[in-house]
Amino acid sequence: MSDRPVRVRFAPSPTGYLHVGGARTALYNWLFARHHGGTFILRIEDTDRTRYNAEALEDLFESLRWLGLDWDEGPLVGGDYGPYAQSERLEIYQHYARQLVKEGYAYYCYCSPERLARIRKEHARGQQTGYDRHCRYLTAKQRADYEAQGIVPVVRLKVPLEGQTTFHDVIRGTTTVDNATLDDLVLLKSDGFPTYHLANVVDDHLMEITHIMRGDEWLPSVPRHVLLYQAFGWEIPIYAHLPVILSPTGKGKLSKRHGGVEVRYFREQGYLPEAMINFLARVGWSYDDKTEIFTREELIAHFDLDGVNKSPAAFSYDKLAWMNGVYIRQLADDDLAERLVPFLARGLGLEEEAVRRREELRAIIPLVRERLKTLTDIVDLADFFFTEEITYEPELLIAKKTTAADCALALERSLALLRELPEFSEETLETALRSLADELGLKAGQLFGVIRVAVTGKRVAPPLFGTLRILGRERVLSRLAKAREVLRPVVGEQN
RNA sequence: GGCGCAUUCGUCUAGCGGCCUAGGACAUCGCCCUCUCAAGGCGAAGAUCGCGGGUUCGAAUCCCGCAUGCGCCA
Repeated sequence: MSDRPVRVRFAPSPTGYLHVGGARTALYNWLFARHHGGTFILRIEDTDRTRYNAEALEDLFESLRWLGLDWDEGPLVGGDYGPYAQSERLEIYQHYARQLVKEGYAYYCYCSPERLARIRKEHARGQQTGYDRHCRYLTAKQRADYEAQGIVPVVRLKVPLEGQTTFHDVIRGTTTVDNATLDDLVLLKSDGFPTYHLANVVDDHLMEITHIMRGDEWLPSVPRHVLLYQAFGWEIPIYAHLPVILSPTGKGKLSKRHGGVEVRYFREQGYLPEAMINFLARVGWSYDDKTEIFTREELIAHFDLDGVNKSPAAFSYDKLAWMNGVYIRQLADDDLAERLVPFLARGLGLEEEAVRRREELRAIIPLVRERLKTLTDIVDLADFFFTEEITYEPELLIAKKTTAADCALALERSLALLRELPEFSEETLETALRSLADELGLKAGQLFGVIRVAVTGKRVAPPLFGTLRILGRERVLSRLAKAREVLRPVVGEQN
């Protein structure tokens, strides 16, 4: 259809924080561009002034950057087809709207909002839809009268009254609609701002966009756009409408009720951008019958439109969490450590630099890596390495099928044993504590559990001997001593 | 209400007329490993391919209806 170099765009309206659905659309465009050695353009559709939100724009840039979706043309980077914000292109749309009027493809409409509302209400009862084309047939004199009244008109497209409009979508196939079902859509509003339809078509043409990949909520407006392209005499780009993303149950659209839906949420929750990319790519696209994990390079190599599904896909937080764990496990020690810093700092109320300077940071990585699904998990899992004060319920110290006195004794003996242990290595610790358990008539697991709680404050924690080694003798002894104190009143009660 | 789109295990999907007694992944369950929790290994359960008609020697795969869900417009 077109052998021009691939140029695709992601064209969001900055009305809110970037949603994973939008991110997936951006990703597919980006992957497609990279796969075909084309150009990825970012365009800001900010002509709806009432919904414009500067914070959203900043979030968009940050989120795309975080995901690693760099744009070749657009805001911040420029390009030969700018400006890339529609609010800066108003004269362009006005020019093209006028051109269509001049050539007889569009007309000025002076109808008042009240009249339009009335028509809408009448039509709601009948089967007729849309504008009644009143102004399409105005005489020169009638127009002059309206002008004299100072009414600023909108510009509407003269949709053909009969015939059909057919368009092709790479993902959905060919669709035909009767022109009679289409109304004369507004192209330019009376305040001089374009509608989505005009701005979109004009920009896609001027920016030489070859493929339009976007959410399928736009599918119904394609016939109107095709009519516009035809009126202008422009080449129609290749369409690819992406299926919507559904809630985890597959019922209804993904919304905030189901959990976070914004890219920044996942970032804050400790998801890795590489996991996010992989996961998002797989929501609605597949390569073969077995591959789940793709590096960015593999995605670029394999991604193409023929692998994109037509049916809506549910967003599985479970699968994302699993995939994030896979990526965390693949990270090099230093890399993981550095990524954990902000989460640890925030969770513990420390400065990032302070966390970064702690030698435990690097040391604990092998102990925690396969226990993390998200980076935030580190706080619950390993906070005790970084804080001096650890708190827990005394009852946690009492192992199953033992008494407070048993455990107090176990702590006492552990304390004595570890104080004298010649070497604080995992092997010596384990050997010594196992034989202590024997002496005390406890199962190894029972003794280890008591020590674990004493030293970490939790029943679920990283492997014990590595933990003891990293904490070091001093901290271990003081925590054991403290645990013994904690247990003292409990023992008293039981006697 | 009109127009459009979709429909394979709970979920993501493979499948493009015979290889399907429908494959993989997440989640679930069991076993193994094991100091807790994970990770890992092994295994189980889970889909009459939305329903009804065709076409064909043969259909998840092609055609037609219906149903349901979703989207857009109103």
